[in-house]
Amino acid sequence: MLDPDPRFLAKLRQQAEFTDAELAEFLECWETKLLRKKDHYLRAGDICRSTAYVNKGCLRRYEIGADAKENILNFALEDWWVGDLESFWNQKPGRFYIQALEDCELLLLSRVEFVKACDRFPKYKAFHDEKMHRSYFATLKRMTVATSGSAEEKYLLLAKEQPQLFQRVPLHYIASYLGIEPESLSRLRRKLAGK
Amino acid sequence: MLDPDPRFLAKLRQQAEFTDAELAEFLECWETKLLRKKDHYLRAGDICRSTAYVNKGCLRRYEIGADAKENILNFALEDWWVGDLESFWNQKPGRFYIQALEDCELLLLSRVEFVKACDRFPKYKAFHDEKMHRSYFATLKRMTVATSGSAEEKYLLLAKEQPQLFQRVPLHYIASYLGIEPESLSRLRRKLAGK
DNA sequence: CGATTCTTTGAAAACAGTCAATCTGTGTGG
DNA sequence: CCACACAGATTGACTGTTTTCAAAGAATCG
Repeated sequence: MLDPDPRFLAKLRQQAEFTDAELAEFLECWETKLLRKKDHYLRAGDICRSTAYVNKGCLRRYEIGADAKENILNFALEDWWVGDLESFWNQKPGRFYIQALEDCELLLLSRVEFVKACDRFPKYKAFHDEKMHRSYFATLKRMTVATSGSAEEKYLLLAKEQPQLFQRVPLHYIASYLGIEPESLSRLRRKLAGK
Repeated sequence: MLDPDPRFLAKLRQQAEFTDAELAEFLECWETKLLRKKDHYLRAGDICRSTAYVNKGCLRRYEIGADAKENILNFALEDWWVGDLESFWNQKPGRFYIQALEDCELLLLSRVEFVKACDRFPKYKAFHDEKMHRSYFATLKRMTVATSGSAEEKYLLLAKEQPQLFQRVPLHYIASYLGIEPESLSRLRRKLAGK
């Protein structure tokens, strides 16, 4: 029933040091969730009740600012984790939306099972903590790019680090991620193409 | 010798649930470090070897971007913690500079003592983890403001949340923090004053 | 006081945002 | 299979903001 990406299993085996037996037991607690394109996995005000792995598909995480504009924080492709860590942690309403940009298949571990698993498999808790730290450090890095660099620098960095995105995500979403208007992105791309 | 701010002790007593006896033992591991104005506590490339509490003074954390410009991420006043959590965690060279903007007194717990303390006082480890989480969530929130808001919004928010800063930090540092040039901040302030 | 550091001002240039129109490709229903 | 609607991308003209460069005032410190 559950059909995880090989990378999912590899991570649990290597980073969380699961044996095959433990892995089999652990996987029982997960479930599959299918999302149609444009469906939301999470909305502002929701409490994030599971930790989710992107088995197939592509999603965007965004929030809606005071000016009612959508502001994309990141995209998630296969082998990424999605969710609102703060809301998942506190079990309080969050402020993010997470929406499928394609038909998606997520693997979910509910909060209840998560707590049990942390207890049953301390290595998994360590694995999750480590993920949280990495996520923190990545956010810090992204923040420095977002605040210091020009739109052009940010665009080139994204093109270098996640070229796959351009094959799958409409450009106006990329513009939102970069913090500029679609028109500006269009002009920027024309300028760069002319080089 | 160590002369901690009352808030430092209160935090350890309340949040880390130290008893007076434990506290006395724990404080033995800390040391005081004095910084003169403009001294650096940390530089890019350094490995962050202690966790530090600002007992007195004011510091800025910044990095130097590809364009050789200084980019201030945050200021730290009394009762804040400073350091490069990522570098402290990995014990690898970091990319941040932390500089005293006034004569400062820091309370330091070295990495070695930190590890021992986490072992000896599990509550302290939980306290530190919790601090890290809050720091993560705060960074996420700040990122939202930094990427979506206008310079004016960011300025007003800072003026509301940390008015003390304006009494102690030169405006061109505040401009750097807001991601604008000192000239722009000057003009912005004139505009706002005229209202 | 003299030197440095910080802040302000002005004018020009670069840049991104807005509005409106057009162009493109995709997919749906007749 | 075509016509049409629709979402996405581009373009132009215009506006507004921010940067840049250069210079001149404050303020502070030794």
